[in-house]
This record gives sequence, C-alpha cells and structure tokens, in this order.
Amino acid sequence: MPELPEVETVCRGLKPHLEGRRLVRVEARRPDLRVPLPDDFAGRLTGRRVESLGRRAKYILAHLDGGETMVVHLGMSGRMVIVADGAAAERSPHDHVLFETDQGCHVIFNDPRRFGLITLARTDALDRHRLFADMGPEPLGNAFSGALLAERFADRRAPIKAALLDQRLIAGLGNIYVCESLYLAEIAPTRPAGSLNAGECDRLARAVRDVLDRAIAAGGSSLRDYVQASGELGYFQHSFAVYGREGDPCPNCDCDGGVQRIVQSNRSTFYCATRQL
DNA sequence: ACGAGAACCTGTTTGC
DNA sequence: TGCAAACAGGTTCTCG
Repeated sequence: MPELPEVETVCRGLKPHLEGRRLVRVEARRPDLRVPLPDDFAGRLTGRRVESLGRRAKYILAHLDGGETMVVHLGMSGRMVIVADGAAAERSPHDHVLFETDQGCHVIFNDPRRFGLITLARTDALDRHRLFADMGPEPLGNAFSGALLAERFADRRAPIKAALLDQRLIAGLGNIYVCESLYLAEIAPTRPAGSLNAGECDRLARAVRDVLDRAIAAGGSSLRDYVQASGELGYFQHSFAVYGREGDPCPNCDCDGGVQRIVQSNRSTFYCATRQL
C-alpha cells in the first residue's frame, strides 16, 4: 500500500534499527526485482555503515559511508520486516533481500509482486539520478502551494486525477491520497487539470497537505504497536473518506448517489459527484 | 509534448 | 463449493 505517508512511516520505523548501524551481512536471495539488483549488491553493501535514512517521494534513501546511497522503492506490495531475533524467524519465499546489522537485527525486504526495486547511487549526484532527475516537488515541502500547482497544471488537458498521479508534476501521491485530496478539496477528478482556477488550486494544495499530514500522523501512532506485534512496516490502519467506499453514503452530504467509482487511465477513482465539482 | 492504455507479477476478492 | 475473472496502493513503455 505504499504511498508517501506509508513510506514515511516505514522510514521512521527503520531509523532506530538502521541509523548508525553497520551492515555485517547482506543476502540477495532474489535479484530479479523490477530493476535488477546491481552487480555484487551484497558485496558492495557488506561492512558499510548507514549514516542516515531519508525519503524522497515514495523512495527510501539510506545514506551510507563511502558516498553511496541505497535507494529502495516498495512498489505495490513491498514491505520492510524487522526481526530482532533473526535466527528464529521463518523465511517467506518473497523475502528478496536481507540485511543484518551489527546489533543482530534483521531487516528483510519482502515484495510478492516484485514491482519494487533496490539500487545504489552516488549520494552527491542523487538529484541527477534517472529516478529523481525528472521528479516534481515534494507535496510536504516548503515550495508546495496553490500557485505552484497552478503553474504545473497550466495548459494540461489531462484529468486532474491523472495529473496528480504524475510524479513529474508532484512527487509522492498515489491513487488513494489523490482520491482523498480531491474529495476534501471538492474538485471533480474528471476536470481538466488546466481548468482549475487559482482558488481551486489553493484549496487542492491545502487538501493534499492535510490528507498527507493526517495519514502520516495515523501511521506514526500505529507504528509502535505494529512493529512490536509483527515486525512488519508499511501497512497501518487508516480510514478513508471515499477510497474503497463505492456505494457508501458520502460522509459530508446526503446526495442520492453516494460514493461513486469510475475508471480513469485504468485505475479506480472514488468520488462524490454532488460534492465534487 | 501529451495522454491513454497495456505491461510487468503474484495474491486476494468477487461473481457466476 | 469451485473456478475463472477482476482487481490491487506503482512505474514505465508504446502507440496515436
């Protein structure tokens, strides 16, 4: 389920186990992820120290000593599993990469669909890496605003739903939070992106920030319990206003239609046709 | 350049 | 109940 808030939550959960720790063992069990693991992946990582963990859009960044950064994307189904006592843990067939730290903690990258990726990049050239070079601004960054959205959406005829999913325009939003943001901003997902006026762009920017902030807060509050319970990071309980709620009453108006589901660029969109114009 | 659609892969849910 | 189809939170490629 990883969109920006989930990746942020995973990052925060990983920090206490990885930051400042040295990787004493790295095992690449299945290198054929969406982007194959780099040559000699395990060899290049073994013995390296994790200086700090960060996030860019939906990517986890582990900055290592020696000037390289490990870049992790969870795809659709990726998780990070933390196992304090690694020796006793069962291994799943989808455990593709395992990291063991100098404190004996195992961090396991598990991804059934293998849409995720792990790669290595020069830290001082991350911005120019092909994964990040064309990436838009962070929706939680200082530069994000209605004016920025207006500029990015100008002359775009694609539906606003599709524009918000385009990582080159804004980086980090996925299907769920785009639906939720448009609902909160009361903007129809079918509107051409370029048709939004300044007021609507302001409303949308505020809605995006609000939805993401609240999701991160929900993830953070569930993190403590969840890690202790199962070691899995990346999934947490969170309720949505419209996402996955086709046929339910709209939470904010008593319209006849309730929450509707349509398909835009092959993906489900949930919205209220009465409230969102 | 832009936008729509398919493809990638596997697991789970839905519908007949 | 059983099986096939539809569907899933992402990205990237092709085609018009």
